[in-house]
Amino acid sequence: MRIGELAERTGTSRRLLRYYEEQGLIVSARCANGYRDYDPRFVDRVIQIRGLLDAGLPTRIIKQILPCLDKPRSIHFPDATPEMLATLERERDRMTERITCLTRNRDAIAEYLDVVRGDAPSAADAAS
Amino acid sequence: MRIGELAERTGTSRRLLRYYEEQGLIVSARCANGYRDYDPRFVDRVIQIRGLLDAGLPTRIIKQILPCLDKPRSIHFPDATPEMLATLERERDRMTERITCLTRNRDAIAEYLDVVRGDAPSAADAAS
DNA sequence: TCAAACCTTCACATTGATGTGACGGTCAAC
DNA sequence: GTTGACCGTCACATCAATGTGAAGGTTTGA
Repeated sequence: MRIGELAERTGTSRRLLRYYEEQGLIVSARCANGYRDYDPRFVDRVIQIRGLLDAGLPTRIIKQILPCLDKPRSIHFPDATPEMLATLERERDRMTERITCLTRNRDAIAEYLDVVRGDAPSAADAAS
Repeated sequence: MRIGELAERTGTSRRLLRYYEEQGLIVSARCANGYRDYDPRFVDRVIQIRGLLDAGLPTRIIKQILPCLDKPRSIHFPDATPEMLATLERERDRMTERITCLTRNRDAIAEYLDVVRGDAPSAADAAS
């Protein structure tokens, strides 16, 4: 698959796909004419990258954690340095904090919408 | 409370607090000498803002949703325009997507750490 | 053979969240 | 009354994620 098709199937621009490659998030084979050639599994990969970026993770971190999320594992146990493990733990905890914050605020938005729309406020509205 | 204390208590820089004010996320009273004067409840407010920013929301959106999260409500029912409600629904759904993405990847990181550390993989590891 | 639709690299522009520093006023302590 | 730690505004710098366009090669189809 060439870059145009991957862009279309992931809803990103060609420019960004090249950027992600430059940042080491994806790699591409090259056809004889120099065109990038992508394996179909990069569709999911790119969508995952977009999701993580949208959730506030920088490419630097995404690059570090991506190889650990693959199944089957591309990074095996002995390859993991202690620094790497520490980074992963830190990021795992940061992500948990993000999830907590997002969930709290999303629920507050949802509850506000419920109230404004005059629906029965959901269970979250015990107070007030 | 002046800007220095608020900065210290929220772990942000004075620069950013002024930026948040410029973006309409917080407001400040002014002392006779022109110094900003903050109500203590801005500590939580700023922490909330930081969390949302860190989770990938831009100040533009945060500004829109913040007034709806206050209890007691500062925005009452008739104040909410249909456009506003549509924005809130859109953001609620985007936040849900973010939460899903973050949760999936965080769990994958956690599971990787479990495996690498040789712990019994947690319940999430039914497959494989 | 020409045009349209791809692709390449390079490079400059923009936007949002920040850092940093200049220049000056205020205030408290010594 | 001077020094140091605050505060104010203004402005320029930076970084990451993007947009955009130039200049050119390739492929496909009329």
